[in-house]
Amino acid sequence: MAVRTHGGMGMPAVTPDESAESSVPRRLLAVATRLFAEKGFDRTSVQEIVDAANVTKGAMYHYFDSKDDLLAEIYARVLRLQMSRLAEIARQDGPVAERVRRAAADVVVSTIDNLDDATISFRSLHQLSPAKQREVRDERRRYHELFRSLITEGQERGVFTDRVPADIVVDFYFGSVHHLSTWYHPEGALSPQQIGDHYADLLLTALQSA
Amino acid sequence: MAVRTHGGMGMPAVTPDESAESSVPRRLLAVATRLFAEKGFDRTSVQEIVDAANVTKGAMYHYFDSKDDLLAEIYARVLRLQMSRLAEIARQDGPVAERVRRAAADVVVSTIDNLDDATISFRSLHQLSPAKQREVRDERRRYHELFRSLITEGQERGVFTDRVPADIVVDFYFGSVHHLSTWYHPEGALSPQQIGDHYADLLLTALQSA
Amino acid sequence: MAVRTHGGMGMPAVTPDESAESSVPRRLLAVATRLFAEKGFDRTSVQEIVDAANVTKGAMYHYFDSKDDLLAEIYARVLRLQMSRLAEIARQDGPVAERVRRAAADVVVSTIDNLDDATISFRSLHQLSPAKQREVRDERRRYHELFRSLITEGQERGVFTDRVPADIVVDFYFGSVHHLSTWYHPEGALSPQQIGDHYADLLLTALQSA
Amino acid sequence: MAVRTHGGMGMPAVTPDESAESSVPRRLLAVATRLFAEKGFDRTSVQEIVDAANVTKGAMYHYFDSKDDLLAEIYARVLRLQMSRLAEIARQDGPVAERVRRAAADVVVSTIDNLDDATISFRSLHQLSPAKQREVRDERRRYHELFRSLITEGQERGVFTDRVPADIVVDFYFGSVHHLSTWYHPEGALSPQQIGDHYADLLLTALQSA
DNA sequence: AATGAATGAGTTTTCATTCAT
DNA sequence: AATGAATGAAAACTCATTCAT
Repeated sequence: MAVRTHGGMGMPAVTPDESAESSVPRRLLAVATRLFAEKGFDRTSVQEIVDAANVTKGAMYHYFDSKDDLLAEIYARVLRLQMSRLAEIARQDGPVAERVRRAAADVVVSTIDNLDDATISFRSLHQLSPAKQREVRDERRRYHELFRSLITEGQERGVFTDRVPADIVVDFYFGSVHHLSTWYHPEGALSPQQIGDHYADLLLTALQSA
Repeated sequence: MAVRTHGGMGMPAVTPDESAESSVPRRLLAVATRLFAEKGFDRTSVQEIVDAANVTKGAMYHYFDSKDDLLAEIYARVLRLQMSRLAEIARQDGPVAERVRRAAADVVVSTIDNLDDATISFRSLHQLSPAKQREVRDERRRYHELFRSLITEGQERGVFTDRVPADIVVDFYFGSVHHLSTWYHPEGALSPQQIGDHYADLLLTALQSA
Repeated sequence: MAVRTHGGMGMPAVTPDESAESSVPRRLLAVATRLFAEKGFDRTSVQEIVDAANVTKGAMYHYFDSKDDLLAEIYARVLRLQMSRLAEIARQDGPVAERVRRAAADVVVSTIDNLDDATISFRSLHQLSPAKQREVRDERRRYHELFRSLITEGQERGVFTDRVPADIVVDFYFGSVHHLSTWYHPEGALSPQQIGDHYADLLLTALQSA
Repeated sequence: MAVRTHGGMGMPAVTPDESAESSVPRRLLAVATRLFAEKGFDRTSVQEIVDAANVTKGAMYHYFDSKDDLLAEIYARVLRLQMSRLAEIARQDGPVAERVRRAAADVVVSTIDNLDDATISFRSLHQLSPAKQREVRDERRRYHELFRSLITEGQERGVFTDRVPADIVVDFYFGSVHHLSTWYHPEGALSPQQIGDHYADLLLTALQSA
């Protein structure tokens, strides 16, 4: 964990804020997220980040241990968010197919809502320290396992085919989702929700065939 | 364009060769592909590349204009290869569903066969110069269009659903394929061909539902 | 503009100071001036400069954007100095011939006083970036124009011949002055002031003939 | 001396020839002269020279010992030329003032005719090896001495003032001449001959005053 | 809580020259 | 007479991080 002196890092990810009113660490994370997504982690210098956030280097190193730490925070935030959304949907009532459809569409919408995070997270894992890479992988695995448990439940109930292993289904689907950041464009013909529905449709149809 | 003076760059990508007998540019490309995949483009220094290829820096700059150029050659090679395989399958006879299934499985197998290329190509596009990025995107678009034309053909013949736009189907599927490099492991339970068959199964089932 | 953060760059050019007590940017400029004059801009490495100034490369790049920037500062300083001296003399009272004589002798003395600057400035203009070359040329043109206006005044008052265009006179004279750096030697028989008087004599005599 | 295998290096400077028909060393010297004047010696790479001359590096190193050698040849050529022109004028008949006027105007015209040589020679001396620098300085001194002997002759005959030492006069005048390359432009209002006449006028008037 | 000067190891790239052919 | 691959030393510049204040 990076932030040393400042309590409320649990700031809502729904209001990333680069403006001057926002707190310094918040602003740094918002700015770093944008810059890492635009230019890549290694191509973004600490100087650029602090300039864009309108703080000094000293201030940045007061709140974060290192540039790596900034990246780790970004990963932590997005994983936390995705996990909580999936957990929320998984624990709802209703037929498993319905829950999978909802989860599948939701992860698309929330990925598009945080497209910079998605860009970073599928491209920059190897730039994290090995220890933090492991943490991220572990959390991601937990996430995949939760999703997979839904698939498995459907297969066991006989509403999903079991021709394809649940593992493969999960990797197949999240590959599609992660790659949204390489082609999605806000000016495109389809809304995030429509794309989410199409993706969920493709997944569900594949699983529900006789 | 990278290689300046010597002929015969059309070396078979199936035998990347880092050994001393191989020609200097060949060795450099093989070594660079491995290192870029392992550590990322920006984290790999030219010094490491030339040391691993057992040549001097001067020799490298004799054959390649820049480190970027090395990356561009890697992209060019993989795009060329994938395009020719898809074109070969697309022009075969047989029902469209069969051709799509073959293409879908084949791209999985060939991606796994060249996993380093896949790792690089989905992670390093932004490290290319803008001009070269455009070239890569253009070639990739042509590739997607060829695949999409197969989907469209199936939709027009009524063998594929048209609930989901062909564009979305293509991005959906290639997302899955590109992400193979993040999870595939040779020691895994399934062979590349089996994974390809499962992926093709998921795609075809999704498309062929009534 | 070179120096980024610290104040007071208006240090007196009459006391170039390479000693350790002097401020870092001051020392760098003093050392660079000496080395550029001795060996030429391109033959002087940044490493040599920082070694001679007893600072690290990082420190130098903290204060100056580039090696070019160092050169540009040297140019800016000498131009500023020369312009202020000429302006001072031009605005004095007395017959125009007297003012021209004073200016002509003074520029010789001040060129000799800053011989390294003179060496650099007549040899290194092309090593500046095009934008900075233009700035230097513009400032130099303003300088020449001020001098020329004195010549023109003398011609209009009838105390100087107008057989030769004032432009030519100015270029003729400043050519002589700039070349002092190629032959002047402190051990020579004549003092700077004596040389200045001879130069002014040659100029004035040429202009005052009937 | 640089050229190893090829006799007639005494090619006329009046026909610098970069065209393909010209001999290889001739072409190299012509091209190098242009490039050194345009971009400076250190900024011009051997590769650029051989590319522009349409030969290979091997060919260049066949004819010249080094890049330095190319520069030395350029110096040698221009000094030889200037010396022969001055000697020719000095040995003519007629009043000394007339000979000085002719020499003074002629050096201006011939400098303008070979402006690239002038640019190089006043800017690049320090890029020559010490040994070759000495040779150039010696030859230049001989040249100055010949010119000075004309001045002295005039002073002894009482047609020139001796208020100003002949040495100073010579340096004064050749400073003006060498600087032609910094301001002369073919599109300017005055022809080379007119400029030469003005320069000679300024010199002679300064010397002939009572 | 914050500054910003300073570090020093690292980066990519250039280039005159050599040499086997 | 000419080639062009290869060398190896040196170049300018970057940057994450530290630390005295």
